[in-house]
Amino acid sequence: LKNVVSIRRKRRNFSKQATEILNEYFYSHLSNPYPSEEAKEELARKCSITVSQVSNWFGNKRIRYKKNIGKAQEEANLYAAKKAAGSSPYGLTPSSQGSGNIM
Amino acid sequence: SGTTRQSQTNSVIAAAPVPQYKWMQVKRNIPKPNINKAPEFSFNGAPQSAVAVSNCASSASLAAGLAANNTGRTNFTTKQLTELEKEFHFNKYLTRARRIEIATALQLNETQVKIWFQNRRMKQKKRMKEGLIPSDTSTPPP
DNA sequence: CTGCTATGATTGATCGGCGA
DNA sequence: GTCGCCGATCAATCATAGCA
Repeated sequence: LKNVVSIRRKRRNFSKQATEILNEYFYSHLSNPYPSEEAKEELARKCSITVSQVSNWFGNKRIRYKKNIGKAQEEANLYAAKKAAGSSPYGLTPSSQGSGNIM
Repeated sequence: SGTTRQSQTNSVIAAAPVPQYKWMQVKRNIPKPNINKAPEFSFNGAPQSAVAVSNCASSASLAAGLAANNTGRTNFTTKQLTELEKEFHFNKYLTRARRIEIATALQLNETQVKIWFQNRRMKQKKRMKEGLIPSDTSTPPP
């Protein structure tokens, strides 16, 4: 209700493939979904969006995942299956990964 | 539940293929104490200064009382934001003295003013990174 | 066209780390 | 020890996009 109806900001949802790339990263790093600055830059390039948008996406994703674990898990399984199905070539840097930390 | 009794729920949810990692249990501390209210309103006396240290359980009880606002997040008025913005253009950083003046004038805590300036600086830096637009008002991001 | 949910962005405030 | 700042993140909310 602030400076609303102005000539600006027509938010656009990200493309289907961009969301796909982001989700693949998120679920393949579910133990620590905090991409490093470098990883964010690479994701931004691949998705054709800005680094800030990548940060926003992960911020929203993490919070919303927590808010609805049940539903989110389904999506997690979906991506887990997808990953197992084939591709493994993920050149993105995870920032830090020790092992399957359960906590 | 109440207190962040986040016990080490070692959760090896064996059955579920999706375990609970620690980032999923991160809980920020008390949203915020906060005391004064909006200008020109002083309906409740609520002497309960208490501050209800360390979190407020379900808050249901408090929620009813203070309800609407106090969610831990302060809603700055347009006037306050305007003044803060004006000051920001004058100085990106505040001295202790100036901070007190502003806080008093705007009915805010020193901390709130301090935090506002920090966030404002980060915001400008962010805008600079991308938009490349040092200007301010009326130049959000196209 | 209406109602509702999904989603990107904004922002007051917190967390951990630094340096003075 | 304390205090302000930075960078990242959280958490709640805003406003719109998109779909039944």
